Amino acid sequence: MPELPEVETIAAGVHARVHGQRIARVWTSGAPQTFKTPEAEIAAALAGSRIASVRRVGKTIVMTVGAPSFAASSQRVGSVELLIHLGMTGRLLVSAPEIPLAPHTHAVLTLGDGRELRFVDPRRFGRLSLHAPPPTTYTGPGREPLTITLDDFIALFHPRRTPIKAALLDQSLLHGIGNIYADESLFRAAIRPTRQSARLTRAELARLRTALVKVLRHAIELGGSSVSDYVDADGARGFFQLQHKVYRRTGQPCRVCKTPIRRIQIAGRSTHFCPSCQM
DNA sequence: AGAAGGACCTGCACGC
DNA sequence: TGCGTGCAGGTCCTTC
Repeated sequence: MPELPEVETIAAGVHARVHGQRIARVWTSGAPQTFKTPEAEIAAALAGSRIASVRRVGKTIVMTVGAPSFAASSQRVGSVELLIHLGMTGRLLVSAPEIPLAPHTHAVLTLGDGRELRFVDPRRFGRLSLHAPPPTTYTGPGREPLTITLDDFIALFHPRRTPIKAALLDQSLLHGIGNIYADESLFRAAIRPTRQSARLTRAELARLRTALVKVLRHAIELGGSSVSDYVDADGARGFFQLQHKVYRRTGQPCRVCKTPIRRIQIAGRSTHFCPSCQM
């Protein structure tokens, strides 16, 4: 489900609510594909230790857990990183214990003060795993789109012969970008998603990087995009979907030139663009 | 090596 | 009402 801005919103929200808390108990559902690391190992690593921090790396939420004396540093021996990937429909919620478990709840961490951190995932594309080996910190498959320099950005995309849309979705290049923000940033950079990455000029790649950073930052400010069931740590919805210029606007007039937005398939994903604004 | 296509899941909106 | 179809924010594996 969520892309960088949604994961950022969720990670920050969860961090604010649970950091410093001790994990009293761990419950897991037994759904086999949800747990990349065996559930018993995850439970053993988490139970009794303290949550030092929750942050985002790409589309992954990284929860650093350590013995109390190490809580201030995620790098110290004795700490463990729990990786939470939300897949398409995963949610991470901080709930009072008396609120009934939602259907498709796959993990519950009971905190020292009684609240519960719950992982809910109807479609089960989400994954929980421990990052090994600590104390090495998890850095993700690709580069961070919010901090990459222009030269590095060009070095990453210039050799690619795939359509630029497909390259943007490739998590081993930049991580964190998904279908919404790929389409939205290409529209804002006025680049057609079918263009071959290798044939984009330096000026176009510079425009794309600027558009990407702008779109992601703006979306983070608005709490992400709520297309169907995305919600943050409190269950509140984001508002960036109101800013979408092309995503899921097939047939509707372009907000700039009134040409109907077109939808095509690239890399198996539906892709939305304005045939007049994007060259 | 790199790219396309299907698989993995459930739920919702739509048309008949 | 109920059924079938198509669609969904992601990744991973196989095939070509």
